[in-house]
Amino acid sequence: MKAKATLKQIAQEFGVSISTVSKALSDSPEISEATKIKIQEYAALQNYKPNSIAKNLKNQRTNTIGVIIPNILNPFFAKVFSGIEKEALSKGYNVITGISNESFNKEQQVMDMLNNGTIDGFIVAIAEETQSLKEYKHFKDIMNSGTPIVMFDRVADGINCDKVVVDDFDSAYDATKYLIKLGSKKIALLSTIHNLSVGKLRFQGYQKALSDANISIDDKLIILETSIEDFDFKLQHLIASKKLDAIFALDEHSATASMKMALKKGIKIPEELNIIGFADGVWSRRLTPSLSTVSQHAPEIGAKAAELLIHKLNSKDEFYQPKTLVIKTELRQRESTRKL
Amino acid sequence: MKAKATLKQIAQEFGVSISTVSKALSDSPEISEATKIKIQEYAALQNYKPNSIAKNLKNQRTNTIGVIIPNILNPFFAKVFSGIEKEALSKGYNVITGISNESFNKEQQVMDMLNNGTIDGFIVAIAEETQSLKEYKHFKDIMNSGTPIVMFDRVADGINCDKVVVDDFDSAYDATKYLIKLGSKKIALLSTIHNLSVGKLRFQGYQKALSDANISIDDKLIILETSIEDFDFKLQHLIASKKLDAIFALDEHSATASMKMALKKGIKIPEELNIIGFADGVWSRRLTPSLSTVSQHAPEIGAKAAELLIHKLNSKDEFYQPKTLVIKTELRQRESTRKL
DNA sequence: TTATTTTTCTAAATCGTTATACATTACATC
DNA sequence: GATGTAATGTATAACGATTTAGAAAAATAA
Repeated sequence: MKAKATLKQIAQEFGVSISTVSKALSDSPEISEATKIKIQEYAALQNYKPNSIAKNLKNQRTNTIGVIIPNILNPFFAKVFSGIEKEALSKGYNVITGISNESFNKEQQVMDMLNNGTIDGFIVAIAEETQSLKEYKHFKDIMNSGTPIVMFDRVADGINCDKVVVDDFDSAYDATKYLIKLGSKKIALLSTIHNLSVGKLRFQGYQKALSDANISIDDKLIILETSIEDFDFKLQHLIASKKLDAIFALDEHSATASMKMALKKGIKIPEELNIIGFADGVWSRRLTPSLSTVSQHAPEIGAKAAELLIHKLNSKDEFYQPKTLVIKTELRQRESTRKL
Repeated sequence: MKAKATLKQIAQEFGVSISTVSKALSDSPEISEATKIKIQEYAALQNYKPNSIAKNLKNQRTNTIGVIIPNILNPFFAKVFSGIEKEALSKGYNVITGISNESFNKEQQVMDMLNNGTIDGFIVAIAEETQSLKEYKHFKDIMNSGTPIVMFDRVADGINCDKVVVDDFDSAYDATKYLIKLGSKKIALLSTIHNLSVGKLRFQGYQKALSDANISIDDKLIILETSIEDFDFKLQHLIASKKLDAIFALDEHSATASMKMALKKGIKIPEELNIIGFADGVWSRRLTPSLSTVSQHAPEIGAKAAELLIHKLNSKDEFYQPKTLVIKTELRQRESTRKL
């Protein structure tokens, strides 16, 4: 392993100054063709690559985005992430990843650790704990320090930054209305994410759709339970009661768990029970029957978030007004709902 | 937004030199208590954080790991990644992510882009295309440039670096033997990953288990097909033939697709057909019947890979001999196989 | 020939930090 | 008072690149 090629090393090789080498390599007209060619050839031979750390220090920017995600095992976040990564790469940005694990402390710690010149800006989905505590000071501090933030999916109303969200209210409204159209009257609402902003919005959409259809809201058909054990326990009773003809599930666990329990009870899906859930498309298709879902266009969310951030990083606009982009969802009709 | 605090700015504030500030903040005994306290207090007040880019340049290391993953939507890789991230963070390292998307060019491009001082070392699972082409020169070049690499799961035999793998051969052997013990005689082998090193090893394990049990290998029971369409087509015929009593699936698609088709044909699982697959645990449990799987301890793979890399980065040992760690798998018996 | 312009290159500052070597002052000791 | 030694601080170089200002040499014009 030989020493890495640097401007200094190349300069010594040819007995010229560092600036000459720098200019030769950037093909500056200040340097003669002859000199440029010999330096460029030598650099190529030595596989010279400008040290980006040095460049970053000089430029006071790193072309790196910090992405803070609550949980990479959640396919939604994984997809958003891949959207971010793709968009970032195409614009010449790297992506540094921090996983908050839904913890307020870790979110704060990771962001703080990165906010020291390492990254130019953040893309964040807020941790569950942070949203429960409504502790947003660290976001404000970071923005005050001059580092822009773009939030997606789980956002904080009080923070004035770019945001990319799904129309959670509308899509829940539409999904519920769809179930009503199918003839369902007793539509259960299952959620293990009622502590999250998105969970609350979806719940409101469900309520509105029912009241618009003059269906009274039956608390016995609603399970809002963050603890998985408690949720499963209540779900078991609800399914056993057989007093429902449709399920609207706000997250993957409630969608899949309810389907599994219903199948075990011998309930026919979709003949006796329609199910729609917020869930990953790939895996929903693998279920039998395949699960009808609200598709969230996760990669697009990621791409848009990256676009907003990079745009902000490149604009010198002092009076930039943060935007909130809303990405439309789509209802993916599969086997767990009857055909209209 | 005020200017960020730097040593220079603080030095000016107190009319002292930059080195005094630097030493005061690192609590050097060369500086008087009085000076240290006032500087430290001011720094804390201003929320001073040493610019890590500058530090990196000085130290010639970044405490950052580059992780190159073929596809973050694959839950296995997502889990390995979370294992890496956790271990890295606990050792004070950041993680920069590159997604190769199974493409040779993108793998090369991303790694090259990062190998310029941005990262201290790589953790890589080789892209499918790279493994098909057996093009490993970029790995060698990077290692020659002094950047260590740790490979996991999909590794290159010809490259002399640290590796973390699963005992693919043994686990396939054991899973097949388990099916034989259950009384299965006509065990189908399904794979869409025969172009990968792991796919080949698993296939060999299957062959060995059959021949050890004196069961002749029936080519009609074997589908090795990388194209999903072709695979599904062949699978349809195989399932329809009903000439099988067990399925060993080497990847998620073949496991879930075969289960779904069998259920549609009204085949009883596990009574008439035992299924074992390499697949994600969370989703396998959500299927009905839940899928028996070979569990690969993905987070541990990630943690070990990070550990190896960080150890190598911290050791000055010129004659370090690369290791290959083998992480044991576990057979997770669920509802898609009969009880022994 | 002398002045002027053009070509070609170099010096030096800068980004923010760390570390080595040196300088200044105060204090104790003889 | 001279000398030595802590105590306390500063100056400077270095990391690797970019960039501005300027210098030296060569070519051209008057």
